[in-house]
Amino acid sequence: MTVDTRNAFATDLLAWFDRHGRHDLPWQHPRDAYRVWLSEVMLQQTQVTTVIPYFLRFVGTLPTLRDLAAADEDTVLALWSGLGYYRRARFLHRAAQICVEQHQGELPRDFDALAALPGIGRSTAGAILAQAHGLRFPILDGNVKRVLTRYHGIHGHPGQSAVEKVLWQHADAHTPDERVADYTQAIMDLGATLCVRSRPLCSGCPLAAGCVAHRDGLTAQLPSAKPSKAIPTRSTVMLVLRDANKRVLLERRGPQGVWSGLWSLPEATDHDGAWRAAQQLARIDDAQALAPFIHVFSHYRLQVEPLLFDDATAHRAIADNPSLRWCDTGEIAALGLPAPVRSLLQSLQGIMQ
DNA sequence: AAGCCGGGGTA
DNA sequence: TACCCAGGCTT
Repeated sequence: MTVDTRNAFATDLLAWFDRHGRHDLPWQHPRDAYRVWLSEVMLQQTQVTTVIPYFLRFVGTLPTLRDLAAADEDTVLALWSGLGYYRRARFLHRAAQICVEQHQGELPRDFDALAALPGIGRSTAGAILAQAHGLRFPILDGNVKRVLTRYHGIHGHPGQSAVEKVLWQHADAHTPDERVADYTQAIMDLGATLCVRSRPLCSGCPLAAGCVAHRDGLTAQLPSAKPSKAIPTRSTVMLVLRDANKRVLLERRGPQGVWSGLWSLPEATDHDGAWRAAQQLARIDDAQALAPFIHVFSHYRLQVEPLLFDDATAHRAIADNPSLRWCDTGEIAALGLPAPVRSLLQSLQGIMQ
């Protein structure tokens, strides 16, 4: 008996992949371990179309693992700026340095050693070994979870540990011995192009004949939605201190909390605090309230009230503080800033020149 | 097990 | 508006 007849799931999927899969993604040509790793990390909770320009810019600046390991963190964060989940960039950077120090400058091919690196969990380690080296390891990302919950008719939110455990078992059972790299790409492509979240295109699906959700008309119910809960709204005042040369005072955020390590604006909890903070930082005489906006995170809303202090005169004391710096437009462009802060500063520049 | 961590796309 | 997305780490 051949492998093919025992595993119709993989056989049918691979036949579909040869004709309809994605074969021209940037990290597929060339497909080395460094590029696969970088793409997998960028793609964590982030869609392909978003990642592609970041990936191209990143490998254009840092083409090899050793280049990444030798880069300074500000460069890495600037390349990541706007992509979100910035801890991924720091883990990537640290993992590259570990590879140089402990693995001869290459990603380890051993699963446990690979998964021990920061930012590489079970699924990402499996994806790297399967795609870069053709080794038989399952993956379980959002695409695979969607395909498998439908194919096997599995109810319950996939983020729930009991459901996830079952999904890993199915993922492993379906993974073939041959063509593992193509299979891994194939099941993700199926999830990304046919077995999509809403209105899946079952008529073109190579797995429809064995799919429980398709048979029972449950494709709209699976995968089960996450139980919803109300999210809180927090508020902050962002200080835009601008000197006579139109340079803006940026502050590097601390190691904890959102946007950690990124360059952002000084903040205060309210307007009184903002005045006190501004007077600590510079000589200022008046403030102008800018248009407030709300930035939405997955776990809370952040209401931002920007306050503009123009013609500020820097206190000499802050020149010695490495986490504070006055930046012109060019310097801002080269730093890692949270997307809404970058957007705020750009709109300010556009309106007030 | 649940919370935390971004930003963009979509219905 | 609410949810989801090529998840992993921390508590």
